[in-house]
Amino acid sequence: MVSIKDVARCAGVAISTVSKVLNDYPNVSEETRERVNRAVEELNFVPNSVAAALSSKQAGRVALLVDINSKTSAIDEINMQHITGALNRAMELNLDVITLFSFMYRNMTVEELIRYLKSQSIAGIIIYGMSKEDKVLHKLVETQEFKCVVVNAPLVNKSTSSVGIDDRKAQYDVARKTIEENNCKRVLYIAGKRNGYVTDERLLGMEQLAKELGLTVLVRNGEFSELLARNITMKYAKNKDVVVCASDLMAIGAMKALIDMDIFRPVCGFDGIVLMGYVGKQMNTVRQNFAEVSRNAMEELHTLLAGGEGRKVVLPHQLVRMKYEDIIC
Amino acid sequence: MVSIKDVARCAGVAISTVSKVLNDYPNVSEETRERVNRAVEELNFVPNSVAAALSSKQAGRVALLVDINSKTSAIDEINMQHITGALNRAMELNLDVITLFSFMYRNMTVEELIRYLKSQSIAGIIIYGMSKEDKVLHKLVETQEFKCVVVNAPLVNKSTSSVGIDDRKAQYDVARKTIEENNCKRVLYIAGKRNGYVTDERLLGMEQLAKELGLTVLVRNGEFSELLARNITMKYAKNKDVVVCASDLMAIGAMKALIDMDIFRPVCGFDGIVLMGYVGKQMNTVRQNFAEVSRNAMEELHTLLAGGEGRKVVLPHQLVRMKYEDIIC
DNA sequence: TTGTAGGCGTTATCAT
DNA sequence: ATGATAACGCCTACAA
Repeated sequence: MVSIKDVARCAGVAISTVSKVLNDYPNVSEETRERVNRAVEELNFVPNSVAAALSSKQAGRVALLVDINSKTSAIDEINMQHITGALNRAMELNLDVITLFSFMYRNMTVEELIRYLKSQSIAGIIIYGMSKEDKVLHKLVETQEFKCVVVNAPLVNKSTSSVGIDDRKAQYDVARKTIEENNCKRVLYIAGKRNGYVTDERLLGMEQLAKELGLTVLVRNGEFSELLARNITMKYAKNKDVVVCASDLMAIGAMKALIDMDIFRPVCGFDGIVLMGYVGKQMNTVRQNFAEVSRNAMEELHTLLAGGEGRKVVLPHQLVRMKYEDIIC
Repeated sequence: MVSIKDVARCAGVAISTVSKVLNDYPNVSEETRERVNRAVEELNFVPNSVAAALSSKQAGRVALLVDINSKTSAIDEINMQHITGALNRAMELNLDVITLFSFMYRNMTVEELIRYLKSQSIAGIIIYGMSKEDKVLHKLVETQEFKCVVVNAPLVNKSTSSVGIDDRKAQYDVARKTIEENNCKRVLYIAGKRNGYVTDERLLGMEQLAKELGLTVLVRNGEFSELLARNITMKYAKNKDVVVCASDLMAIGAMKALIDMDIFRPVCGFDGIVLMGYVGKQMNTVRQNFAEVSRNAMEELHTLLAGGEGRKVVLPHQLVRMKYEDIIC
């Protein structure tokens, strides 16, 4: 393995000089810098990130904490987009990434989790799918032992940023579009998981719209479950004009139920997952570009690691209509 | 951060002794071993895997190479299962994992890829979704610079194992079941990607069945594309009795086409992805437990790293019928 | 501007 | 059976 030592010898300089060049330190003459870079090229040197991580405690090792509780593998699409988006940017930024799924840290206390992360020389974390009830993760963020970026949850402190779309506005937008297209008055709103951040935000969006348009809204908790949404629809949809769902999966459950009940009601969802194209009926939904959101999360973590302060980053969303022809390829 | 040094001091022994205990070396008295373990408990010590990786070149860092070319995010389910299965076992085995998606190494030469992996202190690799045309990956395996496990491709050498189901038999089984249930004679077989390992194996299974049952088979390459399968079905299915597909995605494309053509033909798929439950018609398919396969791959890599020799590991498959009621939750 | 040297937390090779 | 001690590859004061 070609190491920094070889580069130093080849360039005729000291190891530390090479290190300085590699890490863009000042106080290196242009000439030496060039000589070192030539040596790097020539020897095809790639810095050993493990050694770097060990040596400098503030190095670029980052962990992805991915929630994976649901058995519904439609969610896989979202997680996968999250992971690829993050890894993509991480590679460009030269950050080392390890991925942790919730089942891997479910049984840990905060202390254990912190120790584990430190034992891995982790400096920054991105958290996906965090709910209000994740005590451990909340404490983790609060300790500020690591730089954190929380995706789709409004947690911000000095070393923690939040990244995501404006859930309230998005829910407002998609519901408004669907309701106006179909001239509805009575709404069945199937909300997400009780105590979820996005659940509450989206509900607020729906309520605001209801007030503005003078709608009557029946709210039921679907827990992001397709089956529950199905059952709720069976029970309440008949004397409603529209079913607004806080997730695509629930929208699919609702739509399938309506088909089985042999009545038509417009349904709209939230997320823009591919599965929406397979239901047979087109639905409005909010397209979140999960990969892009995650890229931004990684970017934000990077600036945090570079000394930036935590803040709230809001990304744009898009209203779309998912149909089979657009999905297939 | 509590280090091995602290443990040593706390237990009143030398650092090297602690290391021996931690790594289950012989030549440590039962008493010292206990004392050390108590200290570990007391201090909540977690070994720093980064330092370990740096120190011992044969350490437990492992890379997952995941193919991600297809835009079809139904594949996400498979990749996700692969990743979770592998990570799950890796955590139990105390192996450090980094995940690489194909877009991250697509533009690298073998040498670059090897250097990169070495710079990460990687000792073992699991490769998912490898095709015959992946020159770089083939060379990578051939160099034997790393211990490798290839999932669903028959590559074996001294330091390379292959893990997967028996594709030939599985294709034979599922096609046979479907054909006998419906008493068919004329088969439209939509194969996978030209030059794919599994494609060829599955085709062989189909051909063997055709010979045994005296079937006529029209073979077309669907490239694992839902759209292509759809078009092929439109064109050829009319005067066939059954459509056998080498993947679920293609089976879905075929089935949707048949529905649009308003004719009925039995269709069978291959993989057992959740999406199969959303098509409206039940289909036979081969259920591969991707997470389990991947767990086994990690297990195999572990034994390889421990000095085992490469071999072929064949895992069981299962015939299932996917319907919506079973999928939803 | 450049080089020297100590340290990051482990592992592994020797003595003892 | 146990303990010094030298790597591993890199970073970073500090010295020159």
